[in-house]
Amino acid sequence: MGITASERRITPLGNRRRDQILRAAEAEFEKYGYEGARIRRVADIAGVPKANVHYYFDNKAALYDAVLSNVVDLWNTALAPIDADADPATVLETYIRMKVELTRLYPAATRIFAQEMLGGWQHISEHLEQETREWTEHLATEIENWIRQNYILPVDPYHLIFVIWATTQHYAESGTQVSSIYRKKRLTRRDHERLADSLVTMVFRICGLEPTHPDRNV
Amino acid sequence: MGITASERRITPLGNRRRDQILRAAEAEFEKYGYEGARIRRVADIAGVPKANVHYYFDNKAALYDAVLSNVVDLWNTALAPIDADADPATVLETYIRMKVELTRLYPAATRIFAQEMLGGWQHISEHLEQETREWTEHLATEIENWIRQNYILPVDPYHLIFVIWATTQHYAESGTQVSSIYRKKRLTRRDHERLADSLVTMVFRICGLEPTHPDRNV
DNA sequence: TCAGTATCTGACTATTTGATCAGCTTTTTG
DNA sequence: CAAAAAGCTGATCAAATAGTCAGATACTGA
Repeated sequence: MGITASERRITPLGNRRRDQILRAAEAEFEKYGYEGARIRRVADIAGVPKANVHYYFDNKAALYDAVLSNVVDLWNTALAPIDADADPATVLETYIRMKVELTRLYPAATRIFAQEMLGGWQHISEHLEQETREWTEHLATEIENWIRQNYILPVDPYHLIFVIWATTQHYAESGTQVSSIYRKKRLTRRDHERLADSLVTMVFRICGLEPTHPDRNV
Repeated sequence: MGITASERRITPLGNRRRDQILRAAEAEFEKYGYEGARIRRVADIAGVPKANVHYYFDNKAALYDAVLSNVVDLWNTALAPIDADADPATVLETYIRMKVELTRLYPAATRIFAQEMLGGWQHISEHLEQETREWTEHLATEIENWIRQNYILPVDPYHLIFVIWATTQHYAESGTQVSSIYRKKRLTRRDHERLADSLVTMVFRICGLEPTHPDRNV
């Protein structure tokens, strides 16, 4: 022996198969969660023998880590570059629309992330949880400053963030539930636009901000 | 054979043990979800042999059904009796405070319910899902009437309900996450009061309603 | 071309899990 | 108080699962 499976990502040829398995694993973990996920099914979805999965990933935990790492990267690149010096309305609207867009483009990733959060970060590594917390604290500080400067009405920053987070998350998580209420098979791009509009309007009202587009409906 | 385990609930003596096992199962399902739950652990927590669990519940699914049924009963009795003819402010405030109180008193039940919703109602029986949907539709209709009568600002009823639901749920679900942000071990009764206050204020602002207690802060 | 290396796989193992069942003990009943 | 019913349990089973491994196959560079 000597080389571990987790190091095999660096080889050029192995990357295709590795990604193939990783995508299959993402679908599997989304559908069944960590405990419910089956290596066998991951292999079947990817169209490879089961042993091939273990060739690239030492064990189930390593496979899950790899998937989660992808998700967190996605989050970081999408939500990080919001300009801190912009006005509250712009920052909040950008944040909300970005978040909704992420749930639309990567529902699987979002749901895995949500499942992990729901489970109390039982399987995530320490530094990934740390990263998540840092985003939240950063935005909360920003909101507190706005309140101090009377830019927005007083509101508990964490509760406001939770409104945004929980509501968008709720959509991503409970696709079935939502569509069963709306009597639809799938949420369309339009549904997500409406969700984003609606959320922006609600958050603006909470903060006492004027709508940037006065003609927008809820 | 002849008698199935699910019918054994009617006997007087068996009820104590059955409840004992049921409570253990609730804790187990809360912690690990359906797939991750282990009959063995349920038996251990309840302090009974594993075979005793199967004496009262035919299989894992039946045990889960029994737990979920309890939860839904809880929801029904707590949220159903809200007076339909009251004014918007009263109805909304009562609904929110009731919901928050439920997550405080029965965090395990709430989390199981949330997990099931998150999983797209994969294990819940048809009629329980139906019941859940009916609550939502009822409240949504009410909200639409208020908007038509200009009692509240226009807002998508389902999005408003989701704000309430998702935010309270979010607290119940991610106890670990919340406390890691607040740097606390557990959420106190006071935290939940603050959450309820905050939510009521936010929802009122969204709806353009005046606070019932003007001195309340967020 | 060919040796060396990376990639891949079928067959196998050890362990765990949900579930069964025969028989024991306790409670109820006529 | 005895027979019947309900309650209980240790032993055991069949199925499933994560993970291993020896060896086959494909690729690469000298």
